Amino acid sequence: MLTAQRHHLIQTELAAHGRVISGDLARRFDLSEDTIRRDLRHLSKQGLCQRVYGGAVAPTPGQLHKRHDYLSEEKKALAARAVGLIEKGQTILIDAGSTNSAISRILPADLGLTVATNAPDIVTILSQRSDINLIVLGGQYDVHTGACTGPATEAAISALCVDLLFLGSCGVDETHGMTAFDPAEAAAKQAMLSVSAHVAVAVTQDKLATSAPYRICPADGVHTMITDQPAGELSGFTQQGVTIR
Amino acid sequence: MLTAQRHHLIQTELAAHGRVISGDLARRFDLSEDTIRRDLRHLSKQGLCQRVYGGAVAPTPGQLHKRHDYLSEEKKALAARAVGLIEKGQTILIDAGSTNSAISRILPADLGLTVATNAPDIVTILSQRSDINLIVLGGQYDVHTGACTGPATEAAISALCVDLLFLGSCGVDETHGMTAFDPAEAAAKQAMLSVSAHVAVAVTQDKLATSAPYRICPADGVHTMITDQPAGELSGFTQQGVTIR
DNA sequence: GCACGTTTTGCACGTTTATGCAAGTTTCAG
DNA sequence: CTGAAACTTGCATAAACGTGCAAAACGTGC
Repeated sequence: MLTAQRHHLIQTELAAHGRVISGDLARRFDLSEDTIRRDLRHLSKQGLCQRVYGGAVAPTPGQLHKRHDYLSEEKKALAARAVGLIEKGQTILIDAGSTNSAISRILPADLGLTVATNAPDIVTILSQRSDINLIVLGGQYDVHTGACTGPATEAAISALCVDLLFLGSCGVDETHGMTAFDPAEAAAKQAMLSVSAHVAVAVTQDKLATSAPYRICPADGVHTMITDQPAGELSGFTQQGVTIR
Repeated sequence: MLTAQRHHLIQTELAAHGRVISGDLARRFDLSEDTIRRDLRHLSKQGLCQRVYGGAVAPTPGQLHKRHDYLSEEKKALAARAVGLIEKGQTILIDAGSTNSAISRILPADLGLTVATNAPDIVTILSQRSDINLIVLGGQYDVHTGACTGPATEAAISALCVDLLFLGSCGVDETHGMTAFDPAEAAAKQAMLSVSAHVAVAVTQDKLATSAPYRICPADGVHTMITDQPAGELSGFTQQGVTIR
């Protein structure tokens, strides 16, 4: 069992149940609790979980907002570069995720944009904007991802015709492509891909070279990747036709 | 059961009921009351509740839900009476409107409720509640009504089977029935009516005996009306089969 | 092969936290 | 005023925690 693999499994468990317990994980992986605690410490340092006595809990979307305000200069920088892709009069689809929330906060004004999203927190952000035509994608709300998923969401997505998609990422890997922690989430993202002319994904480097259980699309399904990783280590993506920005 | 998780559940209970009882919580979590009291002490130290003899109550209005303050006392009173209609395990549809926002804030906890709404602000309120199965009804967001409307919304509504509908009101009149200011809004409300077994509407008296351009349904389309108007002046409604509460 | 540095893991130690119980105090209702 | 229930405080115990250290595994360069 590789350490990185274990980290992903813990993240999956967090996404599914909202909490993990150190003792349970130690038994499951047949390791000492000390090692599990080290894992949780590592994940919490990246904001991927919140340590509590006895284990850890998943950060709520509300706490992710706080991360935007206080911690993630990188995400703001990513968002600033990402909005450069937007052109006048486009229809844009924004997936859930803290980086995409950051993008939605700084959408340029008066471009006659139509924006669709399945993330209620992005709806809240954009509902203040009278210059944006806002389409809400409904469905079953999932408290862990902060997104709407399910058949209703997929049906609503398939009714759209989108110029530019900002995909939310869970894992990005050269060989596995884009992956998600949840099957319903993966299905919704696939529906988004199928109606979008251009696919962009903004990822912080901690999500690069990681993968989750459920496959969304191969790496060449993404047209543009915005990241803070030095370009030299991304040759595997560029060879597959992905533009790095 | 992690301690932090328990704290979160107590907060949820407080947000829903406005109060918790030490003995009940001790039984529910199978812990001593001492531990519960320590939890409440911890929460109150952070201003998340106010301890009282026997348990705790939600913090004095001013810290937790600022918008709740802007709501008039009448609307809060209406909401308190409206939630009395709710029964365990029901599927509830909540229309947009400030009175309905007030209702959503005080939905009782742990009744296994499924709640659907087309109002993003109500989604935001309920997205904190892990005890509620939340369905988001998407569509075209309208900044004036704060609701989603349009064909997509109506399609999503028609896929539901609802026990109890809290209809948002624009105008209520004995002869004209329920009316709306916007044709798309009226169509969405009609879709809601057609899938709901029981229709309730909470109205402040300033909306009584007024009407708007677009017709939703006649007065007898409403089963229960919650209002602060003296019952004597509502005989026109009761004669049409409307229960006044 | 061998020396070196890094990473991972488990263990021992002392510290902190959560919990229940006992004893004394306060609060509430009648 | 009085009894019961709720509360506070202090204490004991077990579990969880952090830290430092050492052994093992791994890659790297010679």
